[in-house]
Amino acid sequence: MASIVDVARLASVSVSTASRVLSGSSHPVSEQSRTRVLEAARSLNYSPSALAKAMVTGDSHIVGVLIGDAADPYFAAIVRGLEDVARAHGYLVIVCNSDRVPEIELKYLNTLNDYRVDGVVFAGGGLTDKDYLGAVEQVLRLFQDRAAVCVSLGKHLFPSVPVTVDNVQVVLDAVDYLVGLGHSAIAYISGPSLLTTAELRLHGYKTALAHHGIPLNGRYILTGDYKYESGLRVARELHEIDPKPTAVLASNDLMAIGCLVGLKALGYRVPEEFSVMGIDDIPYAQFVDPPLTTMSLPLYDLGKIGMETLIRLRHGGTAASDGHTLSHSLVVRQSTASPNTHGPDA
Amino acid sequence: MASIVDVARLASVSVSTASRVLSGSSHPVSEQSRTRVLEAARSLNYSPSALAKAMVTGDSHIVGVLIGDAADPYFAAIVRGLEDVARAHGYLVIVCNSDRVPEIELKYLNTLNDYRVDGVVFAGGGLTDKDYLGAVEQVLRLFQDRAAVCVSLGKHLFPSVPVTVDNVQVVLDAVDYLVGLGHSAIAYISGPSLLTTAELRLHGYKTALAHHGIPLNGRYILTGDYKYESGLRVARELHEIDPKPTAVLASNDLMAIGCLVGLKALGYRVPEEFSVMGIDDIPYAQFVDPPLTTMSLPLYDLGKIGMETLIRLRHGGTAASDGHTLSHSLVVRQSTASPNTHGPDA
DNA sequence: TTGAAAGCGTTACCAG
DNA sequence: CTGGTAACGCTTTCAA
Repeated sequence: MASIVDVARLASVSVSTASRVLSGSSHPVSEQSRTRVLEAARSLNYSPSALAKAMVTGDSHIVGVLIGDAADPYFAAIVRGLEDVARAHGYLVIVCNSDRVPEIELKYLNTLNDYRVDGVVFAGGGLTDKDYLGAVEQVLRLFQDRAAVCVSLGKHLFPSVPVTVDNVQVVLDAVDYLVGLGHSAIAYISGPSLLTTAELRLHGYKTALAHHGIPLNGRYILTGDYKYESGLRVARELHEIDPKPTAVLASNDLMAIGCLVGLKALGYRVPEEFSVMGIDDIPYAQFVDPPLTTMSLPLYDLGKIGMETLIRLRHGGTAASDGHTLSHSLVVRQSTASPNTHGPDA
Repeated sequence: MASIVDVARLASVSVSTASRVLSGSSHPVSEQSRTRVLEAARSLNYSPSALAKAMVTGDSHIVGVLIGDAADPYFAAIVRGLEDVARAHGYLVIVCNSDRVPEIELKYLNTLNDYRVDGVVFAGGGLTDKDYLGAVEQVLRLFQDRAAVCVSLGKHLFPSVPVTVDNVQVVLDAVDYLVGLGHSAIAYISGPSLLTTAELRLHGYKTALAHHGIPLNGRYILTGDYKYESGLRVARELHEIDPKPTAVLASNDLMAIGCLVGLKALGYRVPEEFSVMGIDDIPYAQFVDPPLTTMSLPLYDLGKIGMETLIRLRHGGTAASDGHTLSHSLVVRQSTASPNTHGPDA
């Protein structure tokens, strides 16, 4: 592998000069030297060591992103947004699947720090475990010492710049829609209780009911893990409940779809017997039968703006422009209808 | 940031000794020194620079993966497989979305080389463009000089270790199934013609028809780009064809689903009027209505074994164990049936 | 078992 | 405009 020394030698200039033209420095260099260096680099198939460069400049141009699962369409969309922006700015992104396991996430965090990444983005919701939080804060302190940035796309209990959606309002709006349709017996499928976003959404559910004067029925609060299978399981649980709710709001689309499929398998008609609604608006939502009504979250933009924020911050951006709250919107499809009717939106 | 020098000083040992215990060297170190070094490292919150280490050892423990789109469930599953194995072996993976644009892929390849990645895996099919190929081979030469490994999860026209599925056989088996059902007017939705896998699969289609003595009808060969939207478009094209085929085999699930949805929107019943079949078996396949019959490919395993192969090769694995061909299987669901009947599999 | 010193490939500071 | 050189943080001979 040809190094910059080889290039300099072949171009008959000093290493400094070679570095200046090769690294696009603003330092003046004669046209002649420049040409010779470029020519030498090309003929030697020179590939500048980004590692060496990172070591001396303190800028690795690598950012890490912590996600639950790359195969989950929710994270996939976010990652896409993150990467598009990263690429446009000359950054590389290391994707870390943690399956939301604290130990794995922690391990990744430390490794990312060893690699001197310029920043990290937490793509999912935050964990509330005490030990985990303490450990994270410790690593984050190291990041901070290096002026590495930390952006979170969901609420986290440690210091980070948030780029999120208003999780409480999202559920508030969802319930409002369902109530507007005439429902009052609304079941809710919550996410894992140790996730901040799950707590926020659950809080939104309870607040919404209170707001509409609907008494809270504990049996109507089911719990899943944000995965398809848990939606399937909840459908069976719903089958046992009496009296049954007329609508079920899942805290994410994957569970809503699982529930919808499960309900159909049990012989129920959707939306005639059960209105089913989700949150996220992942691509799957439009393919299921019936197409899923859901609260659309700006997944791609969350990633896009998250990365833009990270890069801006890393370049010394002002704290004034920090923190974004992106807006959501209701997407009505065919999985919801008024109760006791036989057609959607009837 | 504390460096190994600080640790050594605090532990009152030489940098060499500190390095030996911190890097888990096999070189003998007294228990006393070891303890002191470890203690010093802990108290200083020492984070070893992976960059410096990579520079001197020539092992970055980073691998790059080139994919079309992280939001495409096909690639998402592969990436998950790749990362699980990478993590287990202490590797980090940089995900590169190219949208199959040669320039982007090339740019990424060069950047990955600058970062001295230990290897690269091409997750999608290969492009056949001449200029592109020449450029890729040039970069790959640089990889080879550094003993960096190149694994491909689809056929590529440049040197790389293949871990794939038998794309021709996959289509052969799919057509066999359809013919077995009684179909002979089978349309085919091909992928982008500049992709090797698309060519392979198309070849499989033609071979299968010939094998069954079914004359090739040019109008039955439609072309898409592996995305959902193109399946939708093909549905409209199918609507115009006369005589219509009784079955349509899409070269991937996303297009099959688009076609299925499009056909239903046009008022056709599936599988009664059209049998629709896909290839890949992405998660979506089971959620659509009717659930999609498809050829299941070992997506996750492709990634898993691909990464295992890359790591083994990097560690000087023998060429004897190179190259894998994973097996596929037919998954019959409800989107296919015998022609001229009114129920699935009737 | 230990340590000194030579790199690894860049950039950046400081003279010229 | 150019060049010498220290520094980045680590591993690895080579001697002791």
